[in-house]
Amino acid sequence: MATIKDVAKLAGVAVSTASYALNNIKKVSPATVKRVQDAARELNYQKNGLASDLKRTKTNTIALILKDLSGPYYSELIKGVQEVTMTNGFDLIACSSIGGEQSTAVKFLKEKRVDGAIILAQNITDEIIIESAREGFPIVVLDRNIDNEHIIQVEVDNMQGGYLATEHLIKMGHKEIAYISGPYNSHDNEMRFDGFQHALSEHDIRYQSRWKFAGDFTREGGYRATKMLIAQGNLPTAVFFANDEMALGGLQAFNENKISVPEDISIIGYDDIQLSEYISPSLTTIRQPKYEAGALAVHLIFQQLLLEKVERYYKLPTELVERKSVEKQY
Amino acid sequence: MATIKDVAKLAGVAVSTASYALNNIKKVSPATVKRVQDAARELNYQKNGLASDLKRTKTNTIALILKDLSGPYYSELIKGVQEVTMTNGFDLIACSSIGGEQSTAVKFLKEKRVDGAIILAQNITDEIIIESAREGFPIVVLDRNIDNEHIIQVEVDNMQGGYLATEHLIKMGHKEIAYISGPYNSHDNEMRFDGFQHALSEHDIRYQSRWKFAGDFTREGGYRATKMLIAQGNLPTAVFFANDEMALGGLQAFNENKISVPEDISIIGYDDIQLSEYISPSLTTIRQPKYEAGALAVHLIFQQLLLEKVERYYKLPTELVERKSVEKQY
DNA sequence: CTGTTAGCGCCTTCAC
DNA sequence: GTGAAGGCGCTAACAG
Repeated sequence: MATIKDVAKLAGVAVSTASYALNNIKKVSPATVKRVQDAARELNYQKNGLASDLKRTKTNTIALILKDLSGPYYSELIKGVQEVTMTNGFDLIACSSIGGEQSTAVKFLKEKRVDGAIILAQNITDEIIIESAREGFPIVVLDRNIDNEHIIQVEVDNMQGGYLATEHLIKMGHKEIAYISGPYNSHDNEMRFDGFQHALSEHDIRYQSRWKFAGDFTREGGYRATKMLIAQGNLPTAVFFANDEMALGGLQAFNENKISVPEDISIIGYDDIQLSEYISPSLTTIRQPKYEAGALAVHLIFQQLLLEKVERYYKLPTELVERKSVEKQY
Repeated sequence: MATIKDVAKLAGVAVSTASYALNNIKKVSPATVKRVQDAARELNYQKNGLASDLKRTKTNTIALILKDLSGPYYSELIKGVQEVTMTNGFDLIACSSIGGEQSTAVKFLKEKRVDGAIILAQNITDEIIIESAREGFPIVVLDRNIDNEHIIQVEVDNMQGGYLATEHLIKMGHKEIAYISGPYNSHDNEMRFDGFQHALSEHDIRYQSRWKFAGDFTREGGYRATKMLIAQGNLPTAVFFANDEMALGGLQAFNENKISVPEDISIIGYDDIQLSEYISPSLTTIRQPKYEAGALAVHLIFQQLLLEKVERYYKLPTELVERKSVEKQY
């Protein structure tokens, strides 16, 4: 492969001149520029990005770290990240944190292979993140709590979301509301549940622990939890599923037991996944500002790269999406 | 940030010794290794990956190029790529080709930032791919035709898949079969349709062009095409949807018109998307070996990296997945 | 076993 | 404008 040296030689100029010409630095005569460009084209020259980055100690790329590249990621969030990154003329690469210490993600974090990183992966330890955070290497973590001077947190206000969902049910006349939870180690789930309880108590409705069922954020889990709820005999008038996937499973369980939604029971989900709109009845749910979160995250990375001072903590509000799965209760 | 020089100095050894120690090259005494490691830890040393890669002219990472990181990608395929890459101790990064010549994907392809690439993106031109392909830089393209000495093609045998689907319908007694197509510029669609026609003619069934309807691989498109099919009056006994998404739309259209699947009409899809199993009736469809395609692609990259000779073209067979949406016709 | 030395390919002063 | 020289941080001969 041709290097810049070859180009310079062929063009009959010094390496530096070739470099200037190739990087359009207005220091070399148009005629020379052309000679250099022609030589480059002729040799099929491509600069070595690594060498260039090494010299400049700047990569112009930021990393988006996900647990699993093949996972059902929040595509809206990724879109936000992607668009803002591109708008700023930076490159974006996604890498996975599967494999822990050995993972690509950790490698990129530690070895200065990127100029900044956005982390949306629960399987990467706080320790590694903190270790990688250093002056001049901005890191934004999404939906996660790490208290460190160099790390910025962006999260969706899940407590407010849980509150919003529950309040909606209450306003629609429901007083007997079950909660199908996510896994117990999920911070998100906990916050949503807090919001749920909060809304109940503010409206003087006593929380009944027998109406909390353990799910795991999967369709299957929602199905099982709902089956248990049904088996238990005493049905509430509404169910708050901690995410849409589980609501889908729940819907199936209700269908199988000839319990109509929303006539017999109202249900509300959380996430506003794409499918929510298409199922029957369409699912009332809570929309998380995922696009905005992603866009904000990158924006913050750039601000820091420009050495601007930024807040270290951001909380984004959710929004109720009313569809057909909740009905007024008299 | 501390460099290897600092570590060497603190440990009281030469830079090279420090390098050997840090890379466990059995050339330096255990005692020295320990001294070096301690020094590294104390200084919080992290090697500069770029410098190391530059020197070795090897990055140990391969790129997976997708059109859009936020897109609904074939997660099985990505999983195949991911797992095999990891097993071989390489890193994997995903990058997008949005932005054409300016995209991250093109940059990584051209600037030797990775050791090999797998391309699953239709919006990147053949020209760019061919230009980037060079001795020692393996590229595998998925579901795409490029004839070039340095480029390897892996594709699913869509013709065989179309044949398989159609043959199944025929074996179940269907003779009047409609085809809801993908977009006309889709190579995949064309192949599936060829397989469809091929199966018909092999069983002496005349292809009727009035039973071909234009869809576009989306749910909405499948819905519209099916509505047209219904409106046309004369219903076939079975419909072959060129993909599952369209079949979903079609199912909805049939439901709305009180046409029961599979009692009144049988339908078969293509892709075996996750949802196919969950809808009612569950969808009989054609499974594409996506995981295998991804795994094979990486495998081929490694083979080439080891300078082994490999075939330049691979075609993977599909498989029929029988569920409930096709019924025997007497 | 350890240290010296010479680059990897590029960019950037700094003289001319 | 142009060119020579130095170095980014690291690795890999090659001597000792």
